[in-house]
Amino acid sequence: MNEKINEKLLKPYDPQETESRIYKLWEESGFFNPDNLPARHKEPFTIIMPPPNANGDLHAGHSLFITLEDIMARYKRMRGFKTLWLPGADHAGFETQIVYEKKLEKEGRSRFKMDPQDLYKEIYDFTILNKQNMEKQVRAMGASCDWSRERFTLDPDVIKEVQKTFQKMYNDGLVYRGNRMVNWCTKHQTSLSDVETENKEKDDMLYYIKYGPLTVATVRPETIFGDVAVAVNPEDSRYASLIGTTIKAPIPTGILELKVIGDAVVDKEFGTGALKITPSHDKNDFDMATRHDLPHIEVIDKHGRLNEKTGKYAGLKILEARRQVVTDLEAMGILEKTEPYKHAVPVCYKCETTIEPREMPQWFVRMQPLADLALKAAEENRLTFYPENYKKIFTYWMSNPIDWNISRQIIWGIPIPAKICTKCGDGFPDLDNKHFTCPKCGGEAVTDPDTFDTWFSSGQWPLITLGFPDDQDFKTFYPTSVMQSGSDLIFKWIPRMVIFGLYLAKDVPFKDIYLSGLVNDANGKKMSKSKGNVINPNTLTSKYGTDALRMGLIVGNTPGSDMALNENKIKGYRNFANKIWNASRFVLTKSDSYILGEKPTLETKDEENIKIFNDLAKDITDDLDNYRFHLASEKIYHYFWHTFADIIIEESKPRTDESIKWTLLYILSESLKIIHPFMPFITEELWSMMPIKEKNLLMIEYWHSI
RNA sequence: GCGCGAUUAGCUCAGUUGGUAGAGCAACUCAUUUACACUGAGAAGGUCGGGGGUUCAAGUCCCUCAUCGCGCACCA
Repeated sequence: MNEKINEKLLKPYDPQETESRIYKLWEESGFFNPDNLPARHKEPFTIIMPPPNANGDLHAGHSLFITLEDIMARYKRMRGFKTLWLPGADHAGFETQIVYEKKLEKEGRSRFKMDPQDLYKEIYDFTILNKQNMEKQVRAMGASCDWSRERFTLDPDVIKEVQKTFQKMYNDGLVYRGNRMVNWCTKHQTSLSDVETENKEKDDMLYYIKYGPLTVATVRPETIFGDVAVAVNPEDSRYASLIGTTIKAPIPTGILELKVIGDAVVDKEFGTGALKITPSHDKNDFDMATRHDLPHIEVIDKHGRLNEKTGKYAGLKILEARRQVVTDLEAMGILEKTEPYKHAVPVCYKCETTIEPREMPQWFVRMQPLADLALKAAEENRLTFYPENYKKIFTYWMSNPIDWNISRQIIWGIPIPAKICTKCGDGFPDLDNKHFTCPKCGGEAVTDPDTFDTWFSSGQWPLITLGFPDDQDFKTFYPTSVMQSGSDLIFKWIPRMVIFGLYLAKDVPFKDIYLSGLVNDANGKKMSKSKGNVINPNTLTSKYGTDALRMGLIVGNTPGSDMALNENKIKGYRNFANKIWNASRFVLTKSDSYILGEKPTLETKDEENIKIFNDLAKDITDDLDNYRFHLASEKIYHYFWHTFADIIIEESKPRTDESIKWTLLYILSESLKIIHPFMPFITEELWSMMPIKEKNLLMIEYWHSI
């Protein structure tokens, strides 16, 4: 052991200094890029990194997924796979726009008062700045991803490819323009897909309103101006004779003429068994209007205010209008009764504003044929889920597909390359911006101002990042080996990637799907800014080192279930790093100038210890092959500390023979290899001091041979 | 309402195909300068949510109940 190394080992392990130096060493080696790996690395192993949103700091959840994927990548690289872990950054359309809008709000500005071009430019600069920050933080976690292949979801060729897919889907009849009910957020002024809304329990009132000869129950009396019918169950004897008739119902603005229709959807037991039909402002009513060919009357505008069709109520916001309408109904004596009513209403998943169902022309993806492809792939086990119960969730979802609204009324995203006819309202793709008249009616066609739902582009991410369809990377690395993501994306992202993969490339985008749970606070409570229990990973790494944080996130954290991030746990693994450091110092000092080479004849006790270690290494390798990182990490931790350090090293103290020197060096060096995927920094640093001939960087060393 | 998951030591959680209950932290006793106090040795702590069943054997498989969490769908 040379003097200089000896000196370094005599000091305590310093993560701060070591980590940046080691990461630089790795990056400069070029081995993050599979093309630069030695010849033994032939068979590809690929992970596409779920691109973090470039709109803020990395949180504990990011730390977990980077650690998990880095463990997979480092393990497979050592096993001799041509390993590609491809990083990216997501412009995260709606999400980023919201973050930016909050910033504008603080500055007393509003996006609705800005020129769209200026707004786009500002968000672009903001995102690029955040992207650089994000990349720095991913590096700090030790991620061994190939930065030379990094992609951004707004790269020009990404945009081009996404738009081409839109055209292809339109040609194949999988994308259509439809005037349908959409989830409208009146605050954000955009429609949202079904997975972008959440249901929230709300206490409302149920109002019983006399409509001529019958009474209807509703929670939204402010929509009566848009009522066109009353629906009853055809088997309801109370109302059977009224079906087909038209009733007259006086309301504050005049007299409504309402058709009475019979529809099996109506529940006889609820309310009065008679349901008012407002086709423009309720999804069920919209569907019923389609079935019964009823007119649509829009009475609420996109800002959530009543429009000119409501007479004196025009301009009022929904809740204020409700109050006034109720007062007026009462005065007219047609408000029969009210009762408290608890129900769940869909809200915007970002601002919790109640979603206003609105009828709007938008682009939709026809999901059924695509979902069928995904369902088939899952049933044929071309996709393997970890944990496996997620297969059920996935197949349930794919069995009940809802057409997907991909139009967003926000500026921050990939433009939908389409024209809309000002005369007939029809739309058609126009990638080259060449067509200005409607092919159907000859009317003037103008550019669609909308952008794509983020998931429309990120759903194609595995394809696009690998250069589908012609790039060599695509041929080499697709389908990818594993997709690791948070379990919440089982609906939002995973199915879309599967669908686009199967539709465009005729193959699944990944073979394995590993889903991790949420990272909660020490008491298992969800982290949130308002609760003030958010743990910033930077604080933990600067206190205890990145390796310690990585171990703390992995040990005992089973796939698919949430974990509690406890600072004491991280501290414990900081202690483990110290243990590794000092055990190494002891072994290196004891072995003196001995170089680890061919195995000499060992004493029986040493031979036994080697066997125990090799059995464990085999066991851990098996765990790693099956995504049991929580077990693998715990096993090597316990072995190293409580067997190697506490027993083998302790018992070695009186000995100086070659057998013990070899044994100690062997177990130490092989342990460093096994610990490396979990704690890459300290192991790489110690590996550089190991007295071994013909060493490489630990990150490309041969995994323990089984 | 339907579906999924959880319930194991004081706390946070492991326990892969059924085979003598585990870890970290906390708490207890002892050791006191050692490769490491970011330490070591030792002891303590659990009828594995309740009940029933299958089995030579159940924390693990089946049924049922309870509580908590999550997701989906909603009847206005």
